[in-house]
Amino acid sequence: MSAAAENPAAPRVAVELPAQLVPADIETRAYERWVEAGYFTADPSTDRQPYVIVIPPPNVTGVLHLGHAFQHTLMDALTRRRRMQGFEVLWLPGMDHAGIATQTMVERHLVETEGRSKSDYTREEFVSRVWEWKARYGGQILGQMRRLGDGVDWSRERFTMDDGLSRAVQTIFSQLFADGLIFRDERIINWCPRCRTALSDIEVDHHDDAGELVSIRYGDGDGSIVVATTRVETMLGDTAVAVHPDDERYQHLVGTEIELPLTGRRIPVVADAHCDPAFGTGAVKVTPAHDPDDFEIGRRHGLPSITVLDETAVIVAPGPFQGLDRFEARPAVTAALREEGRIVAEKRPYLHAVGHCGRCDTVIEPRLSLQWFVRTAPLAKEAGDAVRDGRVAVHPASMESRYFDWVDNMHDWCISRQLWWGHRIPVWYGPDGEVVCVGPDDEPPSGLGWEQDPDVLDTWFSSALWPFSTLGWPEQTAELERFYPTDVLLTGYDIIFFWVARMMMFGLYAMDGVPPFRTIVLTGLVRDQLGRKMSKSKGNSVDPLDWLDAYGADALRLTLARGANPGTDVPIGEDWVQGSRNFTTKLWNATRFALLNGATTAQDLPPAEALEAPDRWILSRLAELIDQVDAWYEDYQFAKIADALYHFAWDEVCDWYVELVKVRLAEGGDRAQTVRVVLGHVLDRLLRLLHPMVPFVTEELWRSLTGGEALVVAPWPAAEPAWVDPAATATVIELQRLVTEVRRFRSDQGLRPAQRVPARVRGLTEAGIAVHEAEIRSMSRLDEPGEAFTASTSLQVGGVTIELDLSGAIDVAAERRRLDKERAAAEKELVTCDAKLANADFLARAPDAVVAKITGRRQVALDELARLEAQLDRLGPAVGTS
RNA sequence: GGGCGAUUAGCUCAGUGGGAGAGCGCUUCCUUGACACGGAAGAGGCCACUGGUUCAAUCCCAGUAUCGCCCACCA
Repeated sequence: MSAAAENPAAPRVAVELPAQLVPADIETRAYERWVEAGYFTADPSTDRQPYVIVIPPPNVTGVLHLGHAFQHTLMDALTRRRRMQGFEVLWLPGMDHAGIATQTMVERHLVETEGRSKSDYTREEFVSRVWEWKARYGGQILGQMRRLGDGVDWSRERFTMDDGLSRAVQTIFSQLFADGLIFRDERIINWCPRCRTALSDIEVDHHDDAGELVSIRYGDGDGSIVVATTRVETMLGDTAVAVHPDDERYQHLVGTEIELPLTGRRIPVVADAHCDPAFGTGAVKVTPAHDPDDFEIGRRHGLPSITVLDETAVIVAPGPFQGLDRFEARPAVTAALREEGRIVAEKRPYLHAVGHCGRCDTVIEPRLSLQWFVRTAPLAKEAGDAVRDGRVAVHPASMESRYFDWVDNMHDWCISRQLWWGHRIPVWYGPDGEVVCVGPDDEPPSGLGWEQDPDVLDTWFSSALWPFSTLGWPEQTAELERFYPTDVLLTGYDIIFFWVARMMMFGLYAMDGVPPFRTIVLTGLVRDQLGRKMSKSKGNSVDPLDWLDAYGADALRLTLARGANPGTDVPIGEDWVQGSRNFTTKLWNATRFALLNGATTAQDLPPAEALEAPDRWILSRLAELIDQVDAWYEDYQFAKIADALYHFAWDEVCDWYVELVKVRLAEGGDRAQTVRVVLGHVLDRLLRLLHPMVPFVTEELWRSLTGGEALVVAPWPAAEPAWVDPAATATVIELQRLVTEVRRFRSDQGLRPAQRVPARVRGLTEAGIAVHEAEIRSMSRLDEPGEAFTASTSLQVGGVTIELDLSGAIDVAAERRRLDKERAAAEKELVTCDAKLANADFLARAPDAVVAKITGRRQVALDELARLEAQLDRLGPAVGTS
């Protein structure tokens, strides 16, 4: 017979909440409702304080990966909390046109679908094909962001190639040009022979490759000199040999000319301080057209530059090697030199740093080329100062050094790219060598012989404008006025240089010294369960959509949030997502239990005097939790927030509070009604606190619990310092000790959980917890002592004695082992404390509070020993029972 | 070559100048009326090594070892 049937005062309430949580059933519906209600739409005309985050725009070619899911979860949590706090929140979404990546993908697509390569199209045709591709296949990630629950303002979605953003690009280009901060120059740049475009320095990755170091004799007899090189094939373009000015070995040769083998050309020997006399022979071959150092040497000594490799890295120097690829030419030239007896030494393999294209990994070819550059020195100085003087905060602060290292040592930024997809450089060249930069409102020059620069800008050039170009700049829009600067820029530490520093430079420049964001929050990278980098080739990469399907968005988000320790990488594995899914199920079931038992938020919380200790305890814990969560949000400690909420919900609410109140709920009447109100209140606040990280399940549960319209816009829980209640906390800790001790005893004795044991409990009144006897009995499954009660053993917990009737033998040996173990621990503790207290230095120098604490610990250990001794005595000999 | 960081339970990671923690995994018992995606009780760690500072070091300092990351124009 059920308790409900026995007691009409405790009705089982019919609720609409399904018995099972099925994420797919609630997520899409909830998201559509949020968007339709306009909760995510920012309004610049309100009086509310704004809170703004612009999303790091994913590539238009991109699909959602775990890194996005991770960062989006954190940004969504930040903005959802601010929205609940009453801010006017703008989380602005959008995409990046991703020059090289997109052009490459569409080229491949056209080969597959039309069988034509890029060169079969005119530039205009090709670009319009890219736009078609974008319309059909681009932006898959946007739909995936909805599945994740991203509360972005879709009405303000932007694309870096939109008219408005393109106008911003053209505007800032002309301004920088006018200020002399953009210029054109012939320099050695990083050239990718496969992508056939220039790259900036940071788009080049260096790693050690096995190459060769070959020493070659130039010239003959006394006038000869030996140079060492890893690039034998470029010797065809040598225009000098350089030695250090103080190098005595070569003093006599400086100023002379020697013959360059294989070419018959005569080249000078020059003295240049760049040479390191200690490396190799101390003499360097100088190839100004194919090496940045050599280029500088060439400039200093007025040497000519001879280009020997074309844009595909094929030899163009006339002669037997013409037409060979650089890697074919290298052994061929070496062989020819060897035949002439000019190879003095060869070291193979020779491990040295080689630059590779960051996108396609092709070995970079340094190449003399006429390109556009941003003069970064003055801009970078400002970008550094903004952080140095505290206008912009970096979280975690340990990442600052990485930022400073970069901005304080920044090279000029090569911004022109030999591509078709991107913002075309707004510069026109006239028939007589005129160079005209065309602003957004200018008419381009027309007439015979005028042509626009064919190149486009580095993708990151437009990304660098993102925090203000998306708000309407250069127009003075209401959005720009209201939402700039943004509050937080949250992104991975791996793009500090590509993106963060450049946004700082351009933001400060374009917006009159106002930095684009107040705080930079840097996250780590998502890794696999063993902390390894995820990669397709390693087979350990994960499609987040699979987990979204299997476990729901909430589970994935909670897992990522729980791993989000500031600035550190985040390992993630399927087991952990399962664990988070288990948590959402737990939350669902707990709320379902509460609803079945009539939990309500319709009534105000009774005053503290009207509550019982467990009620005051859980409210006290809730008050502490709210404080902690708020403090941690200010410090971007997502992992701590998630962990605290997880344990509060599971350990304290589910495992203790709900179990403690079952007795009162079954009893019915006023006591039950109090529980319904407290439980309703606690769950309501818990769901609100969890919502930013776990939006879907909390929304569904909260609406069932409260009947409210939408948790998305429910007020964030207020701090409740008045609820903090040490006395109630002490009482519940006492109850927990009692119950745990009995459970421990039962477990050690092999009693099945369902087996109820008659017991007599003494000392509750003295301990001040007599009113909770029913809860103690319920949770430790102890029955009232009957007529035939015989105490066969007893347990001592604090001042409370629990006598148990096990009507038969208990395992005295097991219990003795247990008690001996505890006694040993207590004795060890006593020794530790005594040792400290016997130390005169300790007593003299340690703070009073520490001494008092140790004294207290000593007393606890003494009490514990007494308790254990008594229990061991009562246990009797290890044979049977009394 | 320079700089930074790490080393804590089987795995992945928190943490603190004064009593070693979490998740997952593991062991035992249990379909008890929200939940087996669950409940209860457990096992498991000279906090990398060596010195130093301190009344007290897993924590601060120095060095060593190992690992990782970033930067770098030594041909």
